[in-house]
Amino acid sequence: MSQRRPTITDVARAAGVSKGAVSFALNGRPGVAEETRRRILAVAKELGWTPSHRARALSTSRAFAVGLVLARPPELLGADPFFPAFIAGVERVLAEQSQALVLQVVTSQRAEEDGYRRLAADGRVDGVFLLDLRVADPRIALLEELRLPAVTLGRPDVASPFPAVLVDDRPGIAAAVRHLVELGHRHVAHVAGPDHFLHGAARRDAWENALRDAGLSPGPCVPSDFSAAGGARATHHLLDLADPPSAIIYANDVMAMAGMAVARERGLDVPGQLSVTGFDDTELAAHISPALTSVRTDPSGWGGVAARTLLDLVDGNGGPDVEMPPAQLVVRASTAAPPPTPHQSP
Amino acid sequence: MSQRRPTITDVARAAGVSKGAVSFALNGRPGVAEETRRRILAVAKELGWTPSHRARALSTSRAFAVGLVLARPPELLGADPFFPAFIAGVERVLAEQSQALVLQVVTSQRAEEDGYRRLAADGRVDGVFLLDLRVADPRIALLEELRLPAVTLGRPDVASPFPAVLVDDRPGIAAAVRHLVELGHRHVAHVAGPDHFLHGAARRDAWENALRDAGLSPGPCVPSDFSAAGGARATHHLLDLADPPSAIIYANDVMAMAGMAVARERGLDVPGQLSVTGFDDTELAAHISPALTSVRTDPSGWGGVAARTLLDLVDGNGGPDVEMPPAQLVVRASTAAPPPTPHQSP
DNA sequence: AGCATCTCCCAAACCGGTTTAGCGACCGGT
DNA sequence: ACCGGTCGCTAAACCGGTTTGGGAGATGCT
Repeated sequence: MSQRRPTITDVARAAGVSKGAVSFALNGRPGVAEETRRRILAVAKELGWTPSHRARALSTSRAFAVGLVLARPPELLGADPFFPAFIAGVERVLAEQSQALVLQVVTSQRAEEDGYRRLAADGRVDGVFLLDLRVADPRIALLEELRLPAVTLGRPDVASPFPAVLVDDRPGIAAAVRHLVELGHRHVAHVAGPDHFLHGAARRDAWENALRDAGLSPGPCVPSDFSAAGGARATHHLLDLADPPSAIIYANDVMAMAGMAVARERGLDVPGQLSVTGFDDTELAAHISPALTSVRTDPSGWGGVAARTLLDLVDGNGGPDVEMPPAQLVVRASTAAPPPTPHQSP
Repeated sequence: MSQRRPTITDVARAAGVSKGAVSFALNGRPGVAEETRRRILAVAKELGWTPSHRARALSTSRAFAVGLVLARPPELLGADPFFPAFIAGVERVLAEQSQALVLQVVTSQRAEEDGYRRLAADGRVDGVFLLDLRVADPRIALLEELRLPAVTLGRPDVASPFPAVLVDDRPGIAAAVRHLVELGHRHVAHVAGPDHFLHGAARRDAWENALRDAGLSPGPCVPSDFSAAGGARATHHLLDLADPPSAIIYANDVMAMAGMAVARERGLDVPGQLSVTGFDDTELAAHISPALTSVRTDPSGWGGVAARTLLDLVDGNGGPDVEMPPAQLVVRASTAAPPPTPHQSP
C-alpha cells in the first residue's frame, strides 16, 4: 500500500542490516555472508525494490546509457533504411545490460557538434556512436576533447583513439562491377553519395578500382545525396551524356529506384537497355519491377557489435577494432547483358 | 587546468556565497539580489560550470527525459518512413528544453511492455509517447498502473487518462476514394494494415465509408502488414479474383509500390489498367514510375506537437487533446480512368 | 526608540545509492 | 593465554544538486 517506491533504506531496515550491506549484496560483492545475501535479496524482492537508477548514476558518476547523434537532412530521414536497423541492433545488446539509448536527431552539422557537447556536459551518456564518418572528421577531436568514449562505424581517415567497427562496402561494390563486366558491360557509371562521407568515397573508389582491375576505364561518376530526387537528377545527367553508360551503380537503393524510374520515363528498358544496381538491399528492392540487384548489408548486426564494443570501452576494456563480414551482392532482375552498341559491334 | 568539472560548491566558494544561493540564482528564483545573481552567474560562466544533470535528477526526482518504445518487426524497421520523421519532430522541441529522448526498439509486444516497465522502474523518463495504438490497447492500463505520463498519437478506443494528438488519416483516404470515383472507378479495393492497429482500422473504415457515400459497394479488402512482401501478396490475391478491382488503395506507400510492381509483372499497365494509391507520401513516391498518388502526412509535425504536449503534461499542465490538420491527397500519375469493362460498357 | 516586516542570504537536511574506515567476533598458531 | 589475520558487518562520508528553516540587517510605522 506504500505510495512511494521502497528505497535501499527500507530494505536494510526490513532485513535488519545496514544500507551498505544491501548494496554489497545486490552488487554481488564479497564481504557479505551467503546466508545474509540471500536474505537481503529475498527481502528486496518481497518489497519490490529496484535500485534507483538516478541515485546510482550520481554516486557512481555513470549514466548507464549511450548516445547517438544523428545528422540527417529531413527529407532523407524517412527513407534511410540504415539508421532504424542499426538502432535495433544496438538495442538488442543494450537491453540485456540495462543500458539505455539516448538519441538526438539534428539537421545540421553545427547542431550535431552541439548535440555531442550537450550529451557530454549533461553527463547523459557514458559513450557515443560515431556514424557517417566524414573526411577529416572534426568530431573525432571533439569527442577526445570532451573525454567522451566512442566507437566509430568504419575507420576514420584521421588518427583516432577510438575502437572502430570495420564495415567494408567495397567488396559488394566490386562484386557488382564484376557482375556487370561479366555480363558484357564496358561503360559502367556510378551515382555516388556525398563526397565528404567516407563511405561515399569508399564506394566510389571500389567502383573505380574494380573497373580498372577489369581493364576498363571508369565511366562517369556523379556525386549525389542519397535522396530519390538526387538519384533522379544524377540519372538524367548521365543519360543526357553523348556517350551514356550501359549500366549504373548507385550508392543506395533509393537513388537506384529513382534512377530506374527515370530510365523508364525516358523510354529505356531496364535491364534491356540499362542495367542498374543499388546498395542496402532494402526490403522493397526485391519487390519492385524489375527487382533490383543490390548489395546486402547488415546494419542491425553492426549495431549489435558496435554496442558491445562501446560498452566494453566504457567499462575500461578498450578492445581492438572489429572486422565485420563484407557486404554481399544480391543479383536480381535489374541487371542484364547490355544491348549491342556501335562501340562493340564492328 | 582543473581536471574534474566544477561543482556548485566551487562556484559558491568562488562567488563568496552559499550553495543554496547559487542554486537560487541559477534557477531564477526570488530571494537573491539582482546584483548578487549577476555576480554568481558571471562566476559560473567563468568557471564553465554546468549543473550536473545527474545530481539534479536525483534531488528533484525528475529524469528530464522522455521515452519512446517502438515495437516493429525487424523487416519493417528500415522501410518505415514514419518513425524517423516523428523522432526528428520530437527532438526539435526536446532540444530547446534540454530534455533528452530515450529510445527503445523491440520486436515483440511482450518486450514492448517490458520496455515501458523498465523505463518506469529505472525512472529514466518522465513520460512516454504511445504510438501505433492498437484495438483495446493494453498499454494504456499499463502506463496508468506505472504512473507514467503519456501522450497518445491518435485517440484510443478505450478510456484513456492521457492527452492525445489527434491525427486523422480518414480525410486523406476518403479523398483518394473520391478521386478514383471521379475518374470513373466503380471497383476499388483496399490493401489494409494489420487489423489490430487502430490506424489500420481507421483507414479501412474511411475507404469503406467513402465508397458507400459514393453509392458504391466496397470492393474487397485484404489485411496486410505494411511490408513490401505483404503488399505484393495482397495484390496477387486481388488480381487473382474473378472480378479484380480497377483500383487499389494501399495503406502505405511501400505496399503500393510493391503492388505496382506485381501489376506490371502480370502485364497490367498502371494506371491504364489498374490505378494505385499509397499512403505516407514518402520521398520516393514522387520518383518512381509512374509517380505514386499518395496521401501526405506530417509525422515530423506530429512529433513536435506530441513532444510539447508531453512536456506540458509532465510539468503538471495536462492539456486537452490536440487536433492536427488532416492528411492531404497528392495526385500523381498512378491513377487514371479505368479501362472500359464489361460491367460498364453496355 | 521600539517593534513588526521584509529582504537577502546561510547552514543543514535531503534525494538514494556507493564506498571507505573501522570494529568486534572468530580463527588458527604458538 | 596471547597475538595476528580474516570475515562479516556497521557507521559515516560522499556524489552534486534542491529545498527548508531561520538569522542578521535594513526598512517602515507609530
